[in-house]
Amino acid sequence: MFPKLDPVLHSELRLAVMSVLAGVDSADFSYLKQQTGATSGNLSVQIDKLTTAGYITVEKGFKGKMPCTTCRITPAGTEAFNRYVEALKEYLK
Amino acid sequence: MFPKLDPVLHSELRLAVMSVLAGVDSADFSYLKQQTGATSGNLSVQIDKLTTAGYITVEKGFKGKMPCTTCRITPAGTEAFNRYVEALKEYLK
DNA sequence: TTATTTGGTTTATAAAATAAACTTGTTTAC
DNA sequence: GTAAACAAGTTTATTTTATAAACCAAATAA
Repeated sequence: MFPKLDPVLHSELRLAVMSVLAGVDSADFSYLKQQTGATSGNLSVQIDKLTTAGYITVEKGFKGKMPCTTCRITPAGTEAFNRYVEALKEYLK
Repeated sequence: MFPKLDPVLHSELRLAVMSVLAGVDSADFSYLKQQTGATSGNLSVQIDKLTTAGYITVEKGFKGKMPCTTCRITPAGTEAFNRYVEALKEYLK
């Protein structure tokens, strides 16, 4: 039987965000936007969902005088991402 | 940059259906339902979408006296499935 | 100083997934 | 023979999602 896919991760943009965050220590909003090609609004919403799920943390600060939102993947996020990858493999083989 | 994921395939149930069909010559409705654990209604709708996309064909006949809907993956479906797998890899690595 | 840009958030709309209800015909139990 | 239960789906309605559009505040550039 096919395993259930985590609905928080089974989303193109959220998955892309997690993919970026899995490979770096942290990434700010602008960097994520550039890497994913998403619009600001969409990215903002999806970051909220990942935060609510406990998969990332968001830290709001300033870079110089400009606001800067920094995102990091959490251990729970890493684990969920790995589980998602394993689950997907069942569908792709 | 992350490649766009085919929205027809980026759906848990449709992907499961395609995954089953990729491994067999044909599968009827009941078999797909059993393999995927989906409800009839959901399966019916998703089969329609895969058909509309040209990824599968549907043949309606009878097994004995009972109606029987047989599904098969098309070459376009196989190709789309393979492309989807390749695209996903960019997200998972 | 008045545009323009940066860095976002909020709200509205469109599309999807899913579930619930229904249909058509078949078998089973009385 | 007929009423009840079942099989194989379809249709319709509801809930979620994803996405886009509109907006806002502060900073920088003209």
